[in-house]
Amino acid sequence: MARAPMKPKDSDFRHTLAIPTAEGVFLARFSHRGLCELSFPGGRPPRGSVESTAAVPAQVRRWLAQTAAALSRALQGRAPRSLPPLDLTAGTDFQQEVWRVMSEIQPGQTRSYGELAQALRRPHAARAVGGACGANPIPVLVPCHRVLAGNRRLGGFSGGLDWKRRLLEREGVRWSE
DNA sequence: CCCTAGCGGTGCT
DNA sequence: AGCACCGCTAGGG
Repeated sequence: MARAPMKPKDSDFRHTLAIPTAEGVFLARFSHRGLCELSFPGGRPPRGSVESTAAVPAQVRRWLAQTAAALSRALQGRAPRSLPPLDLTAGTDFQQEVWRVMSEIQPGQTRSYGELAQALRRPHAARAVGGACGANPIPVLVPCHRVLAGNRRLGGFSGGLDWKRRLLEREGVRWSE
């Protein structure tokens, strides 16, 4: 499936900012549409150098504050009160569909890769769903950690399985080792 | 537990 | 167009 082609506009921009949390420093990247990437502390950082909040448009500062608040809640295993606008347009059509249905999984709930595939009317695409989960640019807030293997085992996690365990534990989710 | 076959999207040639 | 990856699954030792 082809990448969604997008012609750059004059209003396009990208800003990368740091979000200190109790778990370490996350990096958030914003486009003119909203939050487009989030990286774990010590994880692979988004492209672009980290800027200071002062150097950034007011709109982006507001999104940053929303992101920080949402992240703080999510790291406690609670649902964010609100989210910044999410810019998921970098994904393929299929990936965006996966991320959308994944976003509906509430804290404490899980789905299997196969169940998501069924929800997308592609009952045999479980493996492809796994691929889309791995490509999720906004982990934690787009809760790919709530997707487990069909046998109730953890499955994978691109940010490292330790994070997946931590996030699930905070939400009271149990899995089989 | 292991192994196998079948599966679908993606990215690279 | 072809091909080799994969955060998968169901079925069978």
